[in-house]
Amino acid sequence: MTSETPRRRLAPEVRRRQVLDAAVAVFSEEGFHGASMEAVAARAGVSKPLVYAHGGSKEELFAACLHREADRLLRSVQSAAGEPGDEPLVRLRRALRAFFHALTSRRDGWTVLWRQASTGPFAGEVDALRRRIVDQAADLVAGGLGLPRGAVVPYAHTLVGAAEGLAQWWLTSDDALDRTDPADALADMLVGVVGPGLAALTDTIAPSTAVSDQR
Amino acid sequence: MTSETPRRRLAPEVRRRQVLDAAVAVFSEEGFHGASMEAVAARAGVSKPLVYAHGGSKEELFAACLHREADRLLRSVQSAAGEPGDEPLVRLRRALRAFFHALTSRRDGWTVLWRQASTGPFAGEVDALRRRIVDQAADLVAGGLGLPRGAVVPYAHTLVGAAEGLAQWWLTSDDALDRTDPADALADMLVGVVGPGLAALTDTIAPSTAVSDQR
DNA sequence: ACCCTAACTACCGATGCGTAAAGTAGCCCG
DNA sequence: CGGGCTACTTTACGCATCGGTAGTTAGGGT
Repeated sequence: MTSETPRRRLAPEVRRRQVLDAAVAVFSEEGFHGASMEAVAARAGVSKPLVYAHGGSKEELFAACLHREADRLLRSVQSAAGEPGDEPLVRLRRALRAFFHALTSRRDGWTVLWRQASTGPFAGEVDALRRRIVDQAADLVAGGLGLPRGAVVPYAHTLVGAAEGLAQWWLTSDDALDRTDPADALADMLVGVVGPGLAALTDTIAPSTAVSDQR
Repeated sequence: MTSETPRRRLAPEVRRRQVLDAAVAVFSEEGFHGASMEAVAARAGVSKPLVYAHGGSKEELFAACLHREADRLLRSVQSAAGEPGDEPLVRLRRALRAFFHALTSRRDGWTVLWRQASTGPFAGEVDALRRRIVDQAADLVAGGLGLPRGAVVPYAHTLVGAAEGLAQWWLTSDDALDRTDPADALADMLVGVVGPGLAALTDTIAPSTAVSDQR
């Protein structure tokens, strides 16, 4: 606490980034209600009014954190999935790998998104984000198996939930994976568990539904 | 609002139950911070001091809700799983069926448990509950496949996450299942997805681990 | 040296937990 | 049927926390 930073003037853009980073950190630790604007200010090494100047109200600030992290996550997963022409299970594995990689490299962003935001005034926004991810998964599965999109939606939810569960284990347990790339290992585990079941899905539900029924 | 309940005297035990029911309802709708003690009192048709008399402080009240719902859920899943001697996949399917049934029949209890409590001062307690459920799943999987318990823990997390994801879809989407028993259908779907993968697990990780290494 | 504006200190008002005090009425018992 | 024990209500308030802002200070480019 000897660092009596003597009040530096910074460009608005830089300050805004600082404040947002601090907000993500604090929100991820304390939650939306638990975090105080003063805590955010302290974490950013800055005074409270400055947080208001750059982040707006508390809700606006939280929403900004949410959107930034959500965009990051979605973009990386989406770009990793690659072109629709590729092998389905390969695409799925790549997407999962990107997902786990994003989580591990940005832990607190993940926490803000899925744990803290699920309650309160942002449940709707988080559900929307989750829906976008589930939609990606549904596209992947439907495209890979040649099944109607509507029929695979519950399975997409299952898949995303499974990824969340595995991620939770990975982020909270202190067990180590004996692989050089943890995200790789996690993606392999998940594909190993759900891969066969998904592949067998064609026989399970295809007979009862028209394949051409694209929603 | 014409129901001017004319002030009934009740046994403490009954009142306590009333207050707890109201608390679960309000907490599930508004979250821990969003709910006010006065709202709980109003929902129970009772005055605020009485809520304090029977429920203690807000945190104690919430914790009581948490524990009651958690115990209910765990007990029903545990008893449904049945004896270790039975067929592994059958046990798993029974447990999942009980899980989904508990969710559907006690929606707000579920909401309190998993959505509202995951943040704030109760994250630890919810993690403990989740761990107990994961432990049950791990026992089921390890026992069924004859694998060391330590090796299946991540897969148990995956399984529980998958169940959560499917449950979320079932509780939020308005799609209907064309089965007489939704819990049955959900359990079937989940077993269909993860069953083959779990069964194949023996070949995947058994060679690299001693089977007798029970933790 | 000047002035714009980033940044700070200090404060207000609202909200909500928790409780105290005083009165009212249900229900058991004689 | 009547009296009293006590569960319950009403009302009011203390107190802490925290979101948000008004007025002041000082950094640094020109």
